[in-house]
Amino acid sequence: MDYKALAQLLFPDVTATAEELESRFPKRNLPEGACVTRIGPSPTGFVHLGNLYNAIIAERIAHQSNGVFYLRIEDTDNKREVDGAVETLINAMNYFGVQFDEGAVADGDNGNYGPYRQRQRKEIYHVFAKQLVERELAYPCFLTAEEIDAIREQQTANKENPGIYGKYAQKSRSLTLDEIKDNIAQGKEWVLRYAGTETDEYINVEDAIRGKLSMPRNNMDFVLLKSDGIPTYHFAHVVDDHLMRSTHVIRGEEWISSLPMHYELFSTFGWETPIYCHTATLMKIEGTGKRKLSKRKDPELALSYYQQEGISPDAIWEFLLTLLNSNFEEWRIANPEKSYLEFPYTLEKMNISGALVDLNKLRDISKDVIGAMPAQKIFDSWLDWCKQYNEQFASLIEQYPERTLAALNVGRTAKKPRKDIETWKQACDFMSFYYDETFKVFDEMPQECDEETVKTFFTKYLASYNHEDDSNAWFEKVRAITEEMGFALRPKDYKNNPEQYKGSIVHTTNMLRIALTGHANAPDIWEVSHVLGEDIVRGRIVKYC
RNA sequence: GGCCCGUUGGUCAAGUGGUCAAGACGGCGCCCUUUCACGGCGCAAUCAUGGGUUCGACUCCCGUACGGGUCACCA
Repeated sequence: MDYKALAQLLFPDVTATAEELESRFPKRNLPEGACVTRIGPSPTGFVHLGNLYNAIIAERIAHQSNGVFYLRIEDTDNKREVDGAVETLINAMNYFGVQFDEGAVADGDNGNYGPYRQRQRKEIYHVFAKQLVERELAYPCFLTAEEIDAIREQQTANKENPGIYGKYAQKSRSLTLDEIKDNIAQGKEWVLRYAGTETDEYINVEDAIRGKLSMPRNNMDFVLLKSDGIPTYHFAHVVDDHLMRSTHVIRGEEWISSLPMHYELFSTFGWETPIYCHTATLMKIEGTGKRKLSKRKDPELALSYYQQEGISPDAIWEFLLTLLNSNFEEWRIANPEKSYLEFPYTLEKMNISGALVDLNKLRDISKDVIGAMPAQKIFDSWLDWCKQYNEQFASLIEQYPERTLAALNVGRTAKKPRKDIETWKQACDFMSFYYDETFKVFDEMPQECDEETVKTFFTKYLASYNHEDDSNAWFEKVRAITEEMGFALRPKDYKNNPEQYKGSIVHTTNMLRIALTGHANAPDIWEVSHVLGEDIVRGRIVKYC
């Protein structure tokens, strides 16, 4: 067989050579130790937590080493592609604060190693495919889906490994040049297969996260090019990461089993393999066990979920970082003021078993993150979120900016600031009492206070109320009314001698809280009153008189 | 089924032959307190399992169980 002729027959349009491509995409000129990483998502329209998880690792590795982090769109499967998915993806990454140095952008490419969409790299893959054919390491295969199914059935029956390899590849591999010409002339579809070798060798690959991985060497005649001429993931990954000069490949552990194919390709091309970093799959608890997060059952898998809930990107980063690097939490405690970007991230500290996504923990982290933000930042971020997800609050915030800002600072000026806000969505509930438009009374007046007591209390309160009073003066008045009405000034006194009192100061102050905020559990009454302003305070109290 | 990866409290986990087996979230209790939060203190709770190796094993080796991944012209 004349393989040069075969290569020419299969790839008549290829004129470029591998050498030309090598010089068109030269080794990057980067400082010693700089890492080049990427994420390679498929544009399916669904961006999930795992995408972000891997993106954060790749971003950290690159930027901590003054390297390059880029975005490559792996769109080789046109069946799965969804319109606008690339933009969705870029927006999501942007929202969560992942910055790319180069790669695909909404309307094209940014960088010298493109194109960054695999479908647009067809000619590049063909150069290497042609070379493989010339070297007798790839061949066209005309097997139909039915024939392949039949082979698989036979293999299953014989308890053999499924796939096209060894004797099962013989039929396609022994086609003559004329037969191939005929088939093509007849319009038969073909795929390009790698010519694997039968072997019982093992390969050893050093994974930066997992250490040594040992696997049987590839013996499969796996598909390089699909019948539309577009490469499979395996071929595209090897060509792209070589030509784009990636130093580290960060991807999910589901790829470990195809590592032998990738290793095989890197070896036959004589290219240096990148450092593989296979990350653990995110899990979820269900019943008594763990299971993989599922797109169908778990809304929290979608990144859009966190956007809709209004969980700040900072909180997501902190949360993911705690999952990613076991020493992050300790570092955070030791360095409460620093940005998480200053945390020295290392692959060695990564956990190799699947982490459970614990929404409780996320909420806790979120509370801390928001608690540490200056009020103005909370104001801005919350407003941004509301503009997209809660119009009513967006307009309230814009209508009462000063009150809102003051409200966000309630109880936060002390050394031990309150942490009332977990998410922007929840902030709308929590903050609703600050606006008459959304104010609602949720809690009942305390049992200890009948209608008459409530009325008397508020009447006295209003009569003595002076908005100019400072916190101490104000509280003295409350105490005076409390005592006057037969309520204990110290909760313990009432607890110990319930028959001597109508209740305690807990109950009188709770009446105030309920009248002013709608809840028995609320921030400091005096502070709240001064955020609301005298008119609103009097207005809410007078209703009970 | 073959191949591969994994398994420390409810969860995230530190730990690399000698530790009373860190810490965080959650739970519970106490303290602080005009409520709630915040904060402080404390408690309960873990090395999947069976064999080795060793003076000594969470740590090293082998088996078992369990969980996960993969076996496409999907990534």
